[in-house]
Amino acid sequence: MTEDTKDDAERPLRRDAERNRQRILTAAAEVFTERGLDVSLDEVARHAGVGVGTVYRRFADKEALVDTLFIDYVNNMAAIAERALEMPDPEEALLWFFENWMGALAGNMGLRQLLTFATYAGDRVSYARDRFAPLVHALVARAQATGRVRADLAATDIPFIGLMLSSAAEYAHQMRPEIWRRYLMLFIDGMYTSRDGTTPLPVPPLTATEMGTVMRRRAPRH
Amino acid sequence: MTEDTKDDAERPLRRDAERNRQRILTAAAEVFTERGLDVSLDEVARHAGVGVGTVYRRFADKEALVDTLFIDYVNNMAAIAERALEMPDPEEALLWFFENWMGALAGNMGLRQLLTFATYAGDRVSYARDRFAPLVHALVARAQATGRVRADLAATDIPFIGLMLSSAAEYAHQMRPEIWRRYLMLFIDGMYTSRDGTTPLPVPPLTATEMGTVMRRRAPRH
Amino acid sequence: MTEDTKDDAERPLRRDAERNRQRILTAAAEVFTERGLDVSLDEVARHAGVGVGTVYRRFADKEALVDTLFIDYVNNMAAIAERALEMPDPEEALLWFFENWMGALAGNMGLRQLLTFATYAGDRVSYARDRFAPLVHALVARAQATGRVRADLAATDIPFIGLMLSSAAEYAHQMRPEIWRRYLMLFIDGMYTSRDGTTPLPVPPLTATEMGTVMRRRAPRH
Amino acid sequence: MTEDTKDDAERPLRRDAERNRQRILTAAAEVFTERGLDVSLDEVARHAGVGVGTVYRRFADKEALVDTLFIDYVNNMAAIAERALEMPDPEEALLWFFENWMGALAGNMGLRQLLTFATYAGDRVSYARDRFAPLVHALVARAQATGRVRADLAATDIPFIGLMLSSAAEYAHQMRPEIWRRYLMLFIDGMYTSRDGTTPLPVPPLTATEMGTVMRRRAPRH
DNA sequence: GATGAATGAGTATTCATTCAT
DNA sequence: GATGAATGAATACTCATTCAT
Repeated sequence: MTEDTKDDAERPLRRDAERNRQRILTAAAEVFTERGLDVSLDEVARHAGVGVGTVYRRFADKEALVDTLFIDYVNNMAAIAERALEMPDPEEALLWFFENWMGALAGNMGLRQLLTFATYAGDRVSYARDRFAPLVHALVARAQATGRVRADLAATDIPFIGLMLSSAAEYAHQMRPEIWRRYLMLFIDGMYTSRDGTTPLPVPPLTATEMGTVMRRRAPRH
Repeated sequence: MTEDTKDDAERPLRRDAERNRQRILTAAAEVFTERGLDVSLDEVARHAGVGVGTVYRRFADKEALVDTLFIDYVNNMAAIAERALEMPDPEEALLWFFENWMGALAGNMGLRQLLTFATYAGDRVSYARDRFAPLVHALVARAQATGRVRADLAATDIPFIGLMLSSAAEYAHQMRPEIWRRYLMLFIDGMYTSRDGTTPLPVPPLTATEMGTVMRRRAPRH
Repeated sequence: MTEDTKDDAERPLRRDAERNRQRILTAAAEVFTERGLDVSLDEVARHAGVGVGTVYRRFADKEALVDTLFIDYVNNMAAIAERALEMPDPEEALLWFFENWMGALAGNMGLRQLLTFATYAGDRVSYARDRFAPLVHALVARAQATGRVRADLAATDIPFIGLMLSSAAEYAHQMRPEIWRRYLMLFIDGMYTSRDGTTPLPVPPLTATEMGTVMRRRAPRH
Repeated sequence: MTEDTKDDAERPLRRDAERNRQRILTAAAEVFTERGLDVSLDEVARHAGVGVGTVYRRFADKEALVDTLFIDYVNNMAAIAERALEMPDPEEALLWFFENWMGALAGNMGLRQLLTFATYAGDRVSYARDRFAPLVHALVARAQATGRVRADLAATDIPFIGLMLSSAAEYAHQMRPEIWRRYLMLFIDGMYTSRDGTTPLPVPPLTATEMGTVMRRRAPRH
């Protein structure tokens, strides 16, 4: 059920309409990923090479468009979780899940805004989240069953960790888009019940100079 | 270097002008803390009991005002770091630092936005950060010298950790404003070179239901 | 002359085309009657179960569609006038005419808008009105011939009176849809050459409180 | 209390501001009178020679602007009623009132829309109406006390009559702006308890040809 | 012929910033 | 110096109308 709010009737779109719909989704994904949700629909439309009216024909309003994208993301994320659940080693699975999940999340400014502010979070969003939660729950439970992952880690901690990592990714976007790997490892190390030695942190930290230069994304508006 | 962008000439302000400047800063701090950076300058001015024109006389533009506030925050943060450096136990000092730093950060919506979305980041911001970096560096070095904190932790990781924790705080703002304590502990545990057993995580995690209900704060704009 | 603006060529429509045309007219009548002329053609089309394109194939533009409906109404009105002309008593006939005419007008929001605000008035409308005028003329002349109806009443006054009454109906639509009967009677009494006593006014007036509460219908647009 | 919604604080406006406020009100009155309430505020602003922002600085929104105009109208109307109440002859007073009232109402398309549709009818409107109602009540009561005006005429009938007459005026706007005088007289004649002969109707009726040509005001939009 | 997709000008409203008082 | 008035570009959304399928 990936349909957007407007075309609930479900009859398949005409070929050209479908093409435009995809164009819009692609353009929106690009532009929201890069510059956040505060890009105007006029601009999305321009980016997609269609008129604004066309956007509004396919999506009831901005929220509906964002919703649709969000649901796609959720489905992606859920698919990743599902694949992780099929891996034999629960610990490895959890790590693999994080890495792949973050690959999708990191650098997506719009998605991060969505998670952080969630004005756009219509019903579908919370509904969609239900899709994700049980999988994560299983992932965590399995890892905990090995006895090596701390018992007080909750399934609901995982989205938070993802959110936090994506914050870091956002911040260092231009200089070190993969900085999240570093902090993921810190988290992972913190998740073990006990440990002898540490996992080496991947990705070098930012230098002091870099710290002052980062954060140069264009501001949404002010 | 606490002067704002406009009055670079550095000649001290007339008494009443200085009073207005302070009023504006106080009002802006209050209102940005509570409602985020997207409050209009008209509103800030009203809150401060002055005209907008006065705000623009003291600060080149909105960004300059935010910058100035940010520098104050940096100074606060630096002061916290300085106090931590005076504590005898380096490990305890690091923890104490985090807790107090986050205490200031977590309740401040504007500051969190500043860090998280990296808008408004004028040049002075990065400049100001230099004030903070050496202190943090010392803090980390000292802790590492004990041999109990991992050697590959860099000083520049600390701001990131603060940023990440503040993301979590933002998200759970209404339901669990202190959720960051939980993830701080996870980080802390990940920072040890080796460990036998875990520090119990403070603050319960969000329930699955809560996850769907949180994040209803008004978004910056759309 | 019932043809619309577009198919002036007059060649009869194909059966299905004709059916669609009727569907559109019916749907438009319903929807304009109920909610006024500012309903979008998309909605009219949906109501009719056809595409907008079809509407535009049959009617040059929105105005042409409204025109056509208007002509139908005129024909209805003319039919009422014709029936009135068959009544033996001229005075009674005039009253009967007004009452039946207003019965059609008062419940029809679109038609009232058409008369009241005089938008949409294409050329055909005025042409069509000619259908109505002679009948009304006869109606008035007959009544005046009795000597009891004032001689300075003109046939063209009648449409105005209908218009005025429909204004009142519009205003009180929700509280007293039949208020026009009250004012019709006032007019009627004013039409007599002389009079001894008055016809009791039907329908109670609005109370002062009601006057402030009425008029809450959704306005055409703003 | 003629202030608009925004400047409730009541401190007098700066000279230039007051001038612009008046310009806006004048421009709005002109343009709404001539073309109805569906004129955009952009256009009102252009007509007033100011930017839209200025309009919004003075009036919270379109409704507030319209409200303010409406209140002015109501005050005018009330003043007319008050003057009428000072006239010695009650019958003459009623007629005088109608004539002068209609002089203000007739030809004012915006005001008529306001009365007819009243989306714009905020609280002040109904409040303002209270200002008018008692005066009208007195006017009617006094006239009825002479025994010559029918007893079943209610005070609330008067606004309806005004509305109806203004409908007629609107319709014939370009050809016979004063046609309402004709129908007022018809109403007046209908108001007498009994009558011997009629008051001659002033203003000739429209000719049949004219009936088809009228109503050419520019349409609000469609 | 019918369909419904695409278009874009038009509407109310906000807010950073400039400038006359 | 302070004030707050003025500005206008920007944003989300609608709907009459045209045109490819």
